[in-house]
Amino acid sequence: MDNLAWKIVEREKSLGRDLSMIRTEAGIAASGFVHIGSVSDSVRAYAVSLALKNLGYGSEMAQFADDMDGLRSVPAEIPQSFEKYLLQPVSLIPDPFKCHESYAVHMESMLLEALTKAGVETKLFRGYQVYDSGLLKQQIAAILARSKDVGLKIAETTGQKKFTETLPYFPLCRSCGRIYTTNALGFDQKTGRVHYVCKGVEIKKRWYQGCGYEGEADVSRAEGKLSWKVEWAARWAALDIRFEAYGKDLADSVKVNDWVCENILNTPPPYHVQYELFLDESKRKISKSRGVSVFTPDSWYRYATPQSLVLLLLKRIRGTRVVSPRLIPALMNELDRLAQQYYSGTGDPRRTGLYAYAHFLKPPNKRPNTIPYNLLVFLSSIAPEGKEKEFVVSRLKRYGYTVDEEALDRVGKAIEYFKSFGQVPGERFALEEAFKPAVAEVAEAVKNASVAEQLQSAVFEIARRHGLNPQQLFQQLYRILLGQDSGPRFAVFVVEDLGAQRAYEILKSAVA
RNA sequence: GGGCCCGUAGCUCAGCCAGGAUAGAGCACCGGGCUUUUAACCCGGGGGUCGUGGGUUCAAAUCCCGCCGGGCCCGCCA
Repeated sequence: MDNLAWKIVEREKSLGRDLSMIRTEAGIAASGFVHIGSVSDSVRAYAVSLALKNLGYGSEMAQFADDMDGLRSVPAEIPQSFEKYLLQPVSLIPDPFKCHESYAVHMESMLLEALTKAGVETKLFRGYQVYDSGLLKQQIAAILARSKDVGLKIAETTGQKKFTETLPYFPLCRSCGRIYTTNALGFDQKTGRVHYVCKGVEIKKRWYQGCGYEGEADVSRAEGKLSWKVEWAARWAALDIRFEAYGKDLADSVKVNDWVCENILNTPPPYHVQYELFLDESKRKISKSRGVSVFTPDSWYRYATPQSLVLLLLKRIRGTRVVSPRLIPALMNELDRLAQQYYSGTGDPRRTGLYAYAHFLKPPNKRPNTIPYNLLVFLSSIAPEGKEKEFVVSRLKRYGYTVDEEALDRVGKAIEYFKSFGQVPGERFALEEAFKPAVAEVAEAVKNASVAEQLQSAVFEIARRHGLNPQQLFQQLYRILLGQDSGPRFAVFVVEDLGAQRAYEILKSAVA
């Protein structure tokens, strides 16, 4: 992050621009459900913004909601009756869940809540309001005045010929309320109005017949929007954006927008980073419209802390990321290890820096209570159904952990994780010959064990008698019983949780 | 048809853009300490042909070209 911020600053210096406010931007699509990819954009832009501040420059992140976009398909969770709103701007469609003022605001707030939980602070711009306030009107006018050049450039870089015939602007049809069915045919510089005819459009292999209405749209009002091919450029210039990352599926659009920004609006485009997309477990691009299969930030928060998600998004920007709930335990563990290094004050600066950024540079004052996540998941797995929380907490207390608010929250998450995904898989294991005699003796000791402390001592005794390092013997035992390298205090666990008889059987079969 | 990303230690990743000395970190592993461990702690150690072949250079993980392996995006939708 710091490195990226430094590059941005160097570029701004060489461009001779004002350094007192270096604004970054992230977009939110408001047309479908929020997924991990949608937060990544904001999380990363915010981190860059913080890094800029850290270097001593003013910075803020602009969050731009694309709520003038038309609804192009009805997501699975939305009633099919919403078909009737297809191609209307999502900011003008009612909220299917009836809790927000519009479809767009509902979707936006899902993302904003997820970001707030993670600690991201944004300055929100809603597309509808931005268009309606006329904020972009100069840029729109400049682009439409040179629509010929723009259309040719789009055809050249993307092969899309459409805008050699129509203007790169979609008027909102005053008659039928749809936004992509219109063809913008002319622009009057004096009145700032676009002349259009509602002809129809083909989207996703489906033809939508226009209503035939012919009229004019005022570019200083929310009566239409720019095509994506040029809209970014207008935003960048109007909002003075200096950094914006983008997913590689939009690479061509960015090329065109950069050109427009530079050559039509006479503004150097923002510094970019292209990142790879997020894939789901089936290795396909995560899509907003595919519905329930989408792994959302909220579902992540059910199983893990927001910071673990931030860590995932910040630790590596390059390369494709397959997002899977299976990543959760590893990330929780990694965050705990980072915490250890951060608070001990001796860690590698790169690692402690990552920890700080996972908390957006506001890490907790004192080291958080990091009860190992895998332990919690394991305890959940042996907990009686319906009483998981009480059970896990009682065991934790017995093992000597402090169970505070924070720990309780984590316990809840781990229980959810176990319910959804099962035990964290351990590695396959074969008992080493050298340990067999000792393990056999432990088995006998376990058989008759009723007092935990005695058993615990017996294990140490056996280890010494066999000339083994107790630590190693314990490790073998944990591997046999749990499939993990370590575990809760051995004797307590055997006597009170697993049951002496059952433990005996498992150990016995391991040395057979 | 056009384009992009990844390949560095067992694992997760830095380093590459602006080429320099024995290539780093965490975890794991090994050894030692702590006379019984909270899935702890402390000290030390081993471990990498930097995917591969060539080129440029006094010098290449780093720059250029080819190849292999893994994966993705775009193709007139935004």
